[in-house]
Amino acid sequence: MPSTPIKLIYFGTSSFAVPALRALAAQRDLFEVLLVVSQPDRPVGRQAVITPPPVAAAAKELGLPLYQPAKLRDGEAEKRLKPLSPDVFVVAAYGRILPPDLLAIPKRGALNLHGSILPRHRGASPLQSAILQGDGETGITLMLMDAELDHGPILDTLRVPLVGNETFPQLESRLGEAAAEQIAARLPEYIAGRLPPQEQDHAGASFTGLIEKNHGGIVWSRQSASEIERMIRAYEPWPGVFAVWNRNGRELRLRILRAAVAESTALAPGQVGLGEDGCPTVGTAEGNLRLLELQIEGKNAQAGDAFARGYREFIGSRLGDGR
RNA sequence: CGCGGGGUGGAGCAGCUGGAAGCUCGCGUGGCUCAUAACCACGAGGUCCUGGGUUCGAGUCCCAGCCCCGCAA
Repeated sequence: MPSTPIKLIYFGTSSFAVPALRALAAQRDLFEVLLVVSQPDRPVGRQAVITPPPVAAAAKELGLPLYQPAKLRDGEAEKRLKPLSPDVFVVAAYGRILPPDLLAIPKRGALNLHGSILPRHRGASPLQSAILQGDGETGITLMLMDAELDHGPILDTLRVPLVGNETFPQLESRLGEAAAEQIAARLPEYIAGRLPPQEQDHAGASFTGLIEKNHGGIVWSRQSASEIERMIRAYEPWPGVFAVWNRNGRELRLRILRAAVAESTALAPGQVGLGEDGCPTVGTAEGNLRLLELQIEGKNAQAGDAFARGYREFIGSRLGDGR
């Protein structure tokens, strides 16, 4: 047990990184959060209200000093962080690559909480990637950062089983909590020298990039029903999964919020039929998809059977690909 | 003033070239049936978002406002 608290600077942005910050801030005898670094406030919602990211909001609530630099490489950040002489950085879903001059600041290095079992799913969207790939388990890797992305030696891996019905927000919440437990338990061990770093198996690495809007567009002739079903869970709430319905000459954006892979029933890709439960069923490249909850642009989300009753011409129509 | 769609019985929608409020489902009652979420008959249930205006007459046209949602950011 160290006589003085571990001095750290916390880097984080999304809600995945909130529980870990709270856990560290809660134990003042063990940890001293010198500063929280988060991305700048951004416009959010229809009215584009400038809103702080979740970690920044949490930092304010906890009364911690907060720093939201627009740039990391202009020297300003280094000037701000170096004088604090931290023992470590703790980085979790910060959303930006830390340049080497910053990584050199903490005496005991920069620790990253990554939302996958490394070396699998290195990169920007590990949670979504685990859902998309249908992984049977995922987890949190605590690692030492080096110059390459999610490439440094591993300190600890925490495994979390997946059932196959997780949505991104659910997984984010679960893994966020797991990361909080992990960092609170392991950081003191690491400082005490009881957590030997282990080189990653670089040959087994896989990568996952930033998610873009168009990833949520369904291509009926190329994607299978189970693939689409996983997309729906991975891309909630953004960018969502969508197709196009041509209704009386108007192209409407159709968002699919919940779906299930259907038993049989052969339908052409994009062709809409009616399932036994009253929900619409669509053909894909492989298997059919039952639409359990959907939303047309300009309307609220609604149950699949209600949708089929209301828009009677939907059944029998042919859906276009999402763009 | 970013662009656009929408607010109609419990749910989802139609009606929008102004003239007695409708469809699918749900709900209630009765019937059929060994039985049923199935089928048949009957029935209850609506300030057509709010406030003005035009008109002999407005859910339907005009003006203002409130709320919901898609896009964009």
